[in-house]
Amino acid sequence: MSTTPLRADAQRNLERVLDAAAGLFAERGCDVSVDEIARRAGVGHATVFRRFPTKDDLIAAVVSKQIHELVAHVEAALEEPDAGEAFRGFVWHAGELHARNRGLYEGFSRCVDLREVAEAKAELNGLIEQLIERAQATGAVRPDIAADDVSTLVGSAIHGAVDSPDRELWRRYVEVVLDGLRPPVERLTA
Amino acid sequence: MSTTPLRADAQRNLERVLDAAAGLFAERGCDVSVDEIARRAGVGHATVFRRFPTKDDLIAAVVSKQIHELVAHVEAALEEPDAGEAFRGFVWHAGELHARNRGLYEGFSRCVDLREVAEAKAELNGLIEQLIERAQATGAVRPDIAADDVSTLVGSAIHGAVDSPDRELWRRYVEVVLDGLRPPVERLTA
DNA sequence: CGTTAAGCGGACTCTGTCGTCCGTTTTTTC
DNA sequence: GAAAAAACGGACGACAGAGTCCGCTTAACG
Repeated sequence: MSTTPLRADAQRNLERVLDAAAGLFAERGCDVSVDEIARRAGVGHATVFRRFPTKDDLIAAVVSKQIHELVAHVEAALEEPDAGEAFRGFVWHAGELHARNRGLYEGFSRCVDLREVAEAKAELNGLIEQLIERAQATGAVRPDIAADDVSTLVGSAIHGAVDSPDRELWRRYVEVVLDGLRPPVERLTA
Repeated sequence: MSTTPLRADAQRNLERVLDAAAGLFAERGCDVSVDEIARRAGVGHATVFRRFPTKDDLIAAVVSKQIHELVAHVEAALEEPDAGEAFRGFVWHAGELHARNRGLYEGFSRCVDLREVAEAKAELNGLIEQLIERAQATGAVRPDIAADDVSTLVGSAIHGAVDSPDRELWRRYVEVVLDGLRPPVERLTA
């Protein structure tokens, strides 16, 4: 676990690789080749493999970092007094993230069982669970769903919109999902 | 367009290939190799390529066939008197299809612009559009969505559930989407 | 500075998959 | 049942991407 600190150039290259990978994954998904990532980072691809023994390890590093940024956001949402608004605000934020980053959904589902991602996921899920339970307690969210369901539904709905020429389509989809997540109501029209 | 009829053995092999492909795509998605399809069909893989110059052509054939089966179902739904029920019944049917066939969503989005699939899609969409407009007229479905949106939302929601150990998870997701597709209502709780 | 160890990257291997070629087999037809 | 045409499938080619090796370079430290 305790690694000797990296040499200065190695540290710099590591950051470049991480940046290049994050950028390319966001733009084009996880199927970009390691060669291309290395090229954008300005290093040889062997340098990438020196830090990340496997391409999946690189994906996991990028994804788990992004999940951790989300964690901070849920923590903030948990402070908001209105539980329903907090929940929906978070969903919109997560949606925005997915919409600007097609690699997130892809990379996440590809690497869920790598330790790094699994841990980040567990941490995030615990917090989302709180957010949801709070919203469910006030009747703002239907009682039969859990954190996983929300992540998956939002992620995949947006993933479906990602190839559309309409850059804002995903927002309509998030609206639909969000409405669907409210408790079902009695209606006059069947 | 007018091809001379196939020799008896060729016709038989063609059907075997189509069956094997449909089966494997349904079970494991479109990434199964042509070799494996050929093996299951009991032919050499050159035989596959003789009928389908490209793997995508094979996928398109399988997918467009399945879309055509759906078309029949929408036509039936258009007969049903209750527009809302007809719409929801169709969505459940399509959901069932996607849930039992992971290749459908994948193959469809992969080959949308191959003539065969594009045509089938256009035909299906026209009918779904009618189904939706009818349902929208009675207030059973929100007015701001179209046929494409429904297909995509249902397809991707289920796609998100497909890797879960819970075989029935997709039903909960379809419920959520279906609820979200109803017209938004005024609520007491924000 | 000079030594040393960490780091570098081009060239290489390996694997898997799509797609083609061509000598052989099977169907059809007369 | 023999000749012609159609179909077959194993062997082959091509390519792309992941991951390794090793001789050269460069940062770190006394």
